[in-house]
Amino acid sequence: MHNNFSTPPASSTSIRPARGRPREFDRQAALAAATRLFWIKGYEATSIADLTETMGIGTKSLYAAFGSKDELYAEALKYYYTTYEGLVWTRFRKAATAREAALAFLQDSAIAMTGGDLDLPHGCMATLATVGSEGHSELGELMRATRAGGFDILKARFDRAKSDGDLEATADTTKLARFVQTVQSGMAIRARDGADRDELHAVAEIALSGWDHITGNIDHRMQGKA
Amino acid sequence: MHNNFSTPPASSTSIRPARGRPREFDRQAALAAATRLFWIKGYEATSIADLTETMGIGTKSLYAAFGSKDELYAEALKYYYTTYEGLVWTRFRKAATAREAALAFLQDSAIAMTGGDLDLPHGCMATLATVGSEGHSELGELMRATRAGGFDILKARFDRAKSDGDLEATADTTKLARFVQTVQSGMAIRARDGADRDELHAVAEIALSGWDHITGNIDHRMQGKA
DNA sequence: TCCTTTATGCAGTGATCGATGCATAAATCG
DNA sequence: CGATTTATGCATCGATCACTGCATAAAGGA
Repeated sequence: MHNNFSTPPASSTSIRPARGRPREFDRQAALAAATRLFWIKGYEATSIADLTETMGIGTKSLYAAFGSKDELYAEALKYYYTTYEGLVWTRFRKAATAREAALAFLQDSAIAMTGGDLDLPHGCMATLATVGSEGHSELGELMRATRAGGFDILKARFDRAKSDGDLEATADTTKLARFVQTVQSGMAIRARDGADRDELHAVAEIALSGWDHITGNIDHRMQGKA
Repeated sequence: MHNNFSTPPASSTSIRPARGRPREFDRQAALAAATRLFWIKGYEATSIADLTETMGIGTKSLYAAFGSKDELYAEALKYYYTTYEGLVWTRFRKAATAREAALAFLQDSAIAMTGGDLDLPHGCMATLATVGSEGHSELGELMRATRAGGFDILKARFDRAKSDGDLEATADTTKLARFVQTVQSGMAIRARDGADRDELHAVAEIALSGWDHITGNIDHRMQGKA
C-alpha cells in the first residue's frame, strides 16, 4: 500500500527521499518480485505502479532494466518456467514407467499449484494467463507456446513408453497426453479458486486410477482384478 | 466490427448521425451482444467503447439500461448461464446412471466449448474469468459462485446414484464431482487454446473410461501399480 | 580530487479508462 | 397541434494507463 519512505530506517545518515543514486538494485530479486505479481494478478491487471512498488525500484530503473511491460512479462514468464519447472518435472523424468511419470507430474503439480514448500502463488502462471492476452498477440503466442511445451514433454514420454514396452503399441499417446494436460489445466483453475492440496491430489489419483483400462493394458495385465 | 449505421437501410428519411431519439433499442439483443463480448475478451479487457460499438447503442443508453460496467457484467453472466445452461446439463439430467450423466456432461461440454450448434465463443465464460477479477471482489465472488454451482449439481447427482444403487456406498462423491469439474475446467482452457471438438471428446472419453475402477476403489486407496 | 557514468525520484506525456452533463429530436399523450 | 417524456450523439470529466524527460547525487576511473 505505502512505499518504504513512510517509515525510514532512522539510523540512516540521510533520510533518502533524496534525488541521487541510492544503490544498485538486485535485478534478479526485482524480476522474482515482478514474476510473483504477474503470477497473482495476471498481465492486464498488473500496472507499472504495482510493479515498481513491489519491485522496490523506480519507473525509470524498470524501463532501463527491462525495456517495457511486455518485455518484463516475457522475462518473468521465462523466469517462472526455469525456476519452477523442476517442481513439476523432476520426478516425472525419473519415473520408470509412463504411468508413474504421469502420476508424478499430476501429483507434483498438485503440490506446486498449492504453494509448494515455499509460499508460491496458487495455480499455474502460464495456464491462468489464457484470458486477457487479447490485443497482445506476441505475448499470447508466448504463453501458448509455454503451455504447449507441457504437452510435448508428456507425449514424448508416452511415445518412449511404447518403445520400452510399458505402453501398448495401440495406445493413442496424443490423446493420452492431451488428457493429462487437460487435467493439469483444470487443477490450475481449481487451485486459483481455493482448492487445497488434498483435493488436487485426489483429482490426480482419480485421473490415473483407470490408467490400465485407458491405455489398453487392462486386457493383458488386469485380468484378475478385485 | 462495425455498427449498423455503416450501411443504413437506404429507405430511411434521414441518414441518422442525427442527434435525437432514433429508435428504442432491443435490451435483450444488446445484452446478448455484451455477453458474447465479455465471454470472448473477459471483463478487464472489454472497454465501454468496445461494448457500445458491439451493442450498437450509445454510452448514455448503456448506463441508463444497465447501471455500470460491473452490473452489466453480472447481468451478462446471468444471461450466459440461463441461456446456455441447457447445452451442458440437459442430457445430464435425463441420464439413467451417474456414469452416463457424467459422460453426457463432459461430452456436451466438449460440444458447447467448441461453439455448439451455433457460433458460440469457445470455452466457458465463467471458468475463463478466473483471473482478472482482482480488485472486483463482488464480481469475483459471483464468478466463483457460478463455477461452484457445477460442482453442487454433479455431487447431488452422484449422491442420488448411491441411493439408486448404481454407485458403491463407499464411493467418495465429493472427490468424484471435483474430478469431473476439474476435467471440465481443463477443457475450457484447452478450448480457448484452440482445441477442437474431437480432442475434447477424447478427453471426456478417457476421463471416464476407468469409471468402474474409479468408483469401486476410491476409498481404500489404489493398490495397483504394475 | 575532478570528471564521467549511471541509477534514481519526480513530474508530466498523450492515450484511454469508466462514467456523466447537455442539447437534440423522435415518440407519446392531451 | 402543443407539451412532455425519453433515448440519443457528442463532448468532456477526473483517474489511471504505459511510458519518458530532467535534475540530482552516488559510484568508479583518472
